[in-house]
Amino acid sequence: MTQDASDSALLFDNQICFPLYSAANAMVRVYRPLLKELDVTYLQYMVLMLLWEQKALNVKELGKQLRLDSGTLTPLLKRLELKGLVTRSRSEADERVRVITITKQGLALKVKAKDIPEKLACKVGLPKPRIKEFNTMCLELLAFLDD
Amino acid sequence: MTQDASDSALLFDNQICFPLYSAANAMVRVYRPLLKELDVTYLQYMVLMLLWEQKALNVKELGKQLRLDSGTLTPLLKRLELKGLVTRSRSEADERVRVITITKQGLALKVKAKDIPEKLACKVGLPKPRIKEFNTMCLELLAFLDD
DNA sequence: GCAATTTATATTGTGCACAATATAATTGCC
DNA sequence: GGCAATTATATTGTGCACAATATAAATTGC
Repeated sequence: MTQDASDSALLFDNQICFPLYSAANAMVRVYRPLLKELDVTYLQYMVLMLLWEQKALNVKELGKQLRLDSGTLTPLLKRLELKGLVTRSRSEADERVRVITITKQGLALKVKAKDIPEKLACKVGLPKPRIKEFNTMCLELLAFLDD
Repeated sequence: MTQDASDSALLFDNQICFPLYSAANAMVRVYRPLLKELDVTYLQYMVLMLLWEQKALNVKELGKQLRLDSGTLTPLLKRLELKGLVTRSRSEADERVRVITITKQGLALKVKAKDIPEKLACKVGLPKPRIKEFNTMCLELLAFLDD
């Protein structure tokens, strides 16, 4: 056997997670034009969604739900603050804790976002139960990957 | 119904693709320490894999297989060139075309990469057929997302 | 044969992701 | 109470992704 034909595990088409990587990129790409009307990015939209539900969260709580750290969140939250969508105050009980609160303007964006989930579902194409199955599978994989 | 409880489509936990996004991040995170020994990133590793199989490819061909554009690939390929793993020459038939060729050093990395697929499969945890199913699902989603 | 269009790549600028590290507040422990 | 360890966030630096745009070579139409 030749050296490069034998080791099928190193063939590009056999890479077990490249479709996952490509699909995630493609998904964000599809969101982009929909979110442009709100002038937010995909991740900013996810943060807003959490704040629409919970009004105030600190960086750690956000990071846990989004599986991201302060290196990603701090600059993102500053950008949301600059846009007037959130405020970044300190907890009085613990000065280390940064409390992120949705503003009136941030809440108002929810109305404009109303149609986005449906528009996206359209683009995704898969029937609802199959999407649910897909999400479950991603969460199952995540459980392994996060140890 | 209250305004924020009614529209379940805007609830964070109902977002149809956030687990996909998180899983893709987690996957790259798991690759990182494995690839550190080769001193390459995940995407650089994917490029090398294509070149291990095909030896020379132009930017467009790479972009098609990786679903990425020159804005991503040009700087990445320059970094691979700096590391001595590829060369970036011009096609003689068409001066616009940049031909990326694997170097001897780049080929040599394949030996060091031998164990990575198995190590990763370990981390992923899912049984092989389930991974295959997962890949198929991602490709199915990709087909929709890419129109 | 040459102007207009197309094609291939490069550049610029923005925003993630994340490792590594820094800073400052709080908690534990004696 | 005071000092070491812990915790929460911030900073720095690197490398994607991608939209928008630029550049230059090749092709097409006439």
